[in-house]
Amino acid sequence: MGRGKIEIKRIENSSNRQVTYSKRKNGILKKAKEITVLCDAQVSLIIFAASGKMHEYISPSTTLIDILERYHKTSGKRLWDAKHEDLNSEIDRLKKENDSMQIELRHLKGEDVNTLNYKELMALEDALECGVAGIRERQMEIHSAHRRNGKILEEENRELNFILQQRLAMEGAREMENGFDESVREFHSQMPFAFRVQPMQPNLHERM
Amino acid sequence: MGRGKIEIKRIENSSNRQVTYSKRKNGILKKAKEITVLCDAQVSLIIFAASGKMHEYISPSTTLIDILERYHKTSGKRLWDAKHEDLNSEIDRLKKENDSMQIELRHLKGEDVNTLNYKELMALEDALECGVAGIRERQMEIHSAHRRNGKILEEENRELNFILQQRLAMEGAREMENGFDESVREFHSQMPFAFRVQPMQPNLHERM
DNA sequence: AACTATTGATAAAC
DNA sequence: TGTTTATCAATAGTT
Repeated sequence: MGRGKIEIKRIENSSNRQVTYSKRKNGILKKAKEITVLCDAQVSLIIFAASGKMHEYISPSTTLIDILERYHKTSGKRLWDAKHEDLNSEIDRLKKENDSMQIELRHLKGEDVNTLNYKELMALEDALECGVAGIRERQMEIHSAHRRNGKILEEENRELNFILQQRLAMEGAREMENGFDESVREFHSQMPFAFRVQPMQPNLHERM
Repeated sequence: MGRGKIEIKRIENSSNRQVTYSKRKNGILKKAKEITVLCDAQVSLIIFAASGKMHEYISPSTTLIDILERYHKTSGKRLWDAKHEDLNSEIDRLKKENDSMQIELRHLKGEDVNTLNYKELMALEDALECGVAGIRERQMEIHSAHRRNGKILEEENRELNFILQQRLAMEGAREMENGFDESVREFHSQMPFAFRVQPMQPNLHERM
């Protein structure tokens, strides 16, 4: 049905293929609409071009879901049931994993231990002691970091106070010379002797 | 395209309608096959006649499920109803639960603790010590149960030995009177003084 | 995208 | 339902 008959095999010329696709796609969609109206049929037609573009026609008296349900009933072939089963088995797997972790957690917290035998209790005790050891180690780290941090702050304070005292002395001398306002010195003398400063290592107090 | 042109509206004559359905259905199926081959398209075509009879064509390079998945992705319209989404969200929920338990377990075992702050470490330590306490308590129980069990066995042994001695004495006396075979006494005297017996409480050693 | 020669689909009849 | 055939519709190749 055209200027010449064609073999029904893949059209190698890409642009011809695209054009033919477009024409025939419209043709099929039209046919689908026509059979729907002429014959009370219910049609679901979904076409994907090689490009990925999609076209569809669903008879207006129904829905795709409805058609798929009827398809399922009529053909017996399962469609989304397969997917559902996959999802369900995934859920089962996760639930089992969850349960065993739940039990392990309870055991580690000393709950429900009366269902365990002696050997299991020993292993559990070892695990807990290992855990406590890890925690203690980390606490030690934090402690020493704190101490280190405190020491650094003390040193900084000492240094800053030393500088401050020098400044005050210098300013006092200058004021004596020039008869300046005393407010500056007053302000300084009101400050606490060892005021806190921000640490120089901002990352040291990050997560403590 | 026939002996006369027809209007595209429902064919009222039932048998004409049926005949036209049959012919046009074949026509559409043929067109679907052709566009599949000619243009590398992927087609899903499902037709229900008014009678309920179904006909389908799915491009051989794919499956209906695959097409429906692509349909879902492309159009955004969901087909496999709420159940599917429910299952997916259930999976997400379980995965999250799993992850947090995984982390908690690792923490309780003293792993990855350097991501915790001091307060969290303290709480963890408390939990672990509570766990150890629970375990120790249970171990004590088992120990004392063992001891108790041992004591009961000892008592039983004592009692049984006492009875045995009485029996032996009685039998010895009877043999003296009647001049019986001595084998019975020999057999008894060969037995160890404190032979072990099964405990009277079968449930006591069940899970130890 | 529009044109048109030609093939293909099909309505009516059997 | 299958075949035939006259006719219309779809479309391949061209512009």
